[in-house]
Amino acid sequence: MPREKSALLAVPAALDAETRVHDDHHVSLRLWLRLLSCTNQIECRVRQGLQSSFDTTLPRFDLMAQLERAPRGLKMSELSQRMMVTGGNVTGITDGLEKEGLVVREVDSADRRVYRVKLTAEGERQFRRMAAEHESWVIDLFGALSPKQKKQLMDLLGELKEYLAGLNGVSAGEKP
Amino acid sequence: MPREKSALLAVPAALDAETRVHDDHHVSLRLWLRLLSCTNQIECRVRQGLQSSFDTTLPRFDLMAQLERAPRGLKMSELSQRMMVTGGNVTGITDGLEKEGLVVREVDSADRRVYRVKLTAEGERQFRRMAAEHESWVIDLFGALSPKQKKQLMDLLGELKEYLAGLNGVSAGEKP
DNA sequence: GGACAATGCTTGACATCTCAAGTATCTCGC
DNA sequence: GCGAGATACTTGAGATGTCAAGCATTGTCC
Repeated sequence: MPREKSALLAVPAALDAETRVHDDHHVSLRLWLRLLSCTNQIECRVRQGLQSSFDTTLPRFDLMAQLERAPRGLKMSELSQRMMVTGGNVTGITDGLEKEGLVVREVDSADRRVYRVKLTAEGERQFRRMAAEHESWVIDLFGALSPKQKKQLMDLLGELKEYLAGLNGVSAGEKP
Repeated sequence: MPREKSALLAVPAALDAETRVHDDHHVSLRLWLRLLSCTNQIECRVRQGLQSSFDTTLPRFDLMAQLERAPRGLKMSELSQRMMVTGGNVTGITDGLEKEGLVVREVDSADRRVYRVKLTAEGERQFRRMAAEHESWVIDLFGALSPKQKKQLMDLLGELKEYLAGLNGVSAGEKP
């Protein structure tokens, strides 16, 4: 029945009605909540669209999207990186798509550990249909914002994204 | 190995290098991508923090957060609504928390179909510790943005959110 | 008061997801 | 060449998530 995912309502108690705390505290938390809410709403709609119009799922679509733009195929590990999920996950999704004939695993003659995953002709055909619809959904979903607002949002998120990426190197300290 | 979730890289083929298409097409798609990326990055960090610091998960934390602000307890269905997930899901998460003694199901004397879920004393204690940490993480993660920028982002997302909520009534046509 | 729909929750089947452990294969140094 | 370590993928356990079907209880209408 619910239409979207977790809201992470973690506004930390104690400040129900009469907020004595510095309001700046709340700001970040509420911003996070709103960000999450928007993303989930949109993701949920895209998911539903893919389900009802094409009887497929978002990770399947995502995997095919990666392959579409890599005519020479991708290794499982490359798919894993680009989809930002673990390798084991890619194995499962690829299994499913292969069973449906939308994708093939070809062994790499140069390195027999590697599978080169490619879209089949059928897979490509199906993806193209899905991609067109998908794009129109997304355009509609962002119809609330003017081009100028879109640019603003893009810039703000860009700054946030870059900052988050920066945190990676500092706290995680990637070893050579 | 990957640190964040799906990127939904669905920029629809055909426009690899020389984009002939109206650029406004791309804008919404890229905006969506960036929104998703930011949300996933943050969500992923919060998740990792909860895991490593408290050996718990985000949906468990979310459920406890809902209960924290409802001293009289919540029905399963209310939890389902507020967490924006299905009822079956709430059953599972509640089972886990109950097994750990952080939460109890009490039967409602007025309506024997209903469970009233409450935090135990231990649950409340644990949640308070987690909430404090959680808030500081979120504040840090949004440290990239000035108060002014936060407000801008808040407003833009607000507009988007409201628009998305509006789409609900139109396309889904809720029956009386 | 008795059928019958609506409500609240649980269950089971399935798709994602993560992580850690396992199996192949490759590469490098000796 | 041969063995140690790195790399590529799969597997299995466990948590989340959806959906549809099932059970118990409630409420309503005649």
